[in-house]
Amino acid sequence: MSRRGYARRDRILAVALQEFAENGYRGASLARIAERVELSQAGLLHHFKSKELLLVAVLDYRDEVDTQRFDIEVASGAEMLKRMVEVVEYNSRVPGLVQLFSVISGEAVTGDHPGHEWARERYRRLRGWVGDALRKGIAAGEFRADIDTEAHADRLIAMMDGLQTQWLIDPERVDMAAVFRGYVDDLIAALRP
Amino acid sequence: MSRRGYARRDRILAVALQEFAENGYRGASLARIAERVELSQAGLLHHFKSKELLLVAVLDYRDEVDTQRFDIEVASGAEMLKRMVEVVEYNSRVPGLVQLFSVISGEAVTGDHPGHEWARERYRRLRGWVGDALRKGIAAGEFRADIDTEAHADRLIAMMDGLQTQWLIDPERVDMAAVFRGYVDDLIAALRP
DNA sequence: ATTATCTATAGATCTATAGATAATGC
DNA sequence: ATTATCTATAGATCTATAGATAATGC
Repeated sequence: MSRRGYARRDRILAVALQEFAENGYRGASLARIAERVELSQAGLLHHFKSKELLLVAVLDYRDEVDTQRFDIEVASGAEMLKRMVEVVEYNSRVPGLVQLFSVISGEAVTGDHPGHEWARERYRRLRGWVGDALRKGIAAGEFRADIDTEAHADRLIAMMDGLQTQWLIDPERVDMAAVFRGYVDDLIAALRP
Repeated sequence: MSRRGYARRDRILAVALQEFAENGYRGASLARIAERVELSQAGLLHHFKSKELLLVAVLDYRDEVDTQRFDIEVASGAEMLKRMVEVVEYNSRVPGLVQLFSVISGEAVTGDHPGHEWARERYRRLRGWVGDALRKGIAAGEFRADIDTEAHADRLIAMMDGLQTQWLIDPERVDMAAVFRGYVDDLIAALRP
């Protein structure tokens, strides 16, 4: 693909991300995305063959960017937990991105949703990362050996997601970063040997 | 309204609940609901003037039923926390109901969604109940006096919601009831004076 | 009389494709 | 040559309303 082609694709992905975040997959409209990219709808479908493929492309693109940002390899044990707090703090400054994941994850609980598979794999990956980091923490003597690492991984991710929903729906009332930080601080204290 | 009229309305609400749970508000179709109720689409709209009003009716109806089930007045302090565990255990037997709330809450993070207002008020109410119960627990000497009751209320609700999403997306991998119970058990221990 | 229901239809979407034309890259 | 773009359109929705007819409740 040409340089111009890539630039156009990127622009489409950026606009589609906003549209999906604002309206969900089902509420999003290819015509509206095309209009915002200043392209006809058929022109848009030249770059992505279908609405479904466009959604998947947006999700994969964001996953890639976020995975690099999150930089999981460096982290382990308490380090990882503190990285998660930083991620939540970062998220509280980018509501649009958070909304994309909340809306799509919400829709994707439906079996036939094009994001279902993506969401399942994403959660498995996240649970794996967090669980591994906790086990590394045990191996390093940072954490007690008798903790249920998988349950704690589930809980950390559930806490992030749940707070995001509350925050998006009522930003003035819920300080997700502070509340999450409190959870992690208490957890670190509880996990100490 | 006549007895038959009420029966019909109830039947519509039950079918609409399923349809909204399976497809979200945006993906739901009045034609499909009408078909399942064995009614023409116009006939359906005689009972509920618009799709939006139908969604709100479904949500209000469920709220009412759940509020009675939850029976908040009885509970206080650790009692309330144990009631929440029971609710999660009950929920793990009714995926359809859980899915309704997950899907609609997910969609409702969007400002213009007809469930937005409903979701905001619901979360405020829930946070109020849980926070009040925790404060009662302090007053009764069950819990330490220095805890942040509002943050704990946010967290308990976030944990429920977040685990629900993971469970709905990947039921075999996530045992939401057990993981939630573990959270509450640890919390009760941590809150003890 | 009122309530419930129907048919028919307006009017606005939607996604995706066919096929023509313009622009770009080797 | 290939890639990018357009117009036009098929074909399937969707919600909501108008207006007629049937059933029910007092």
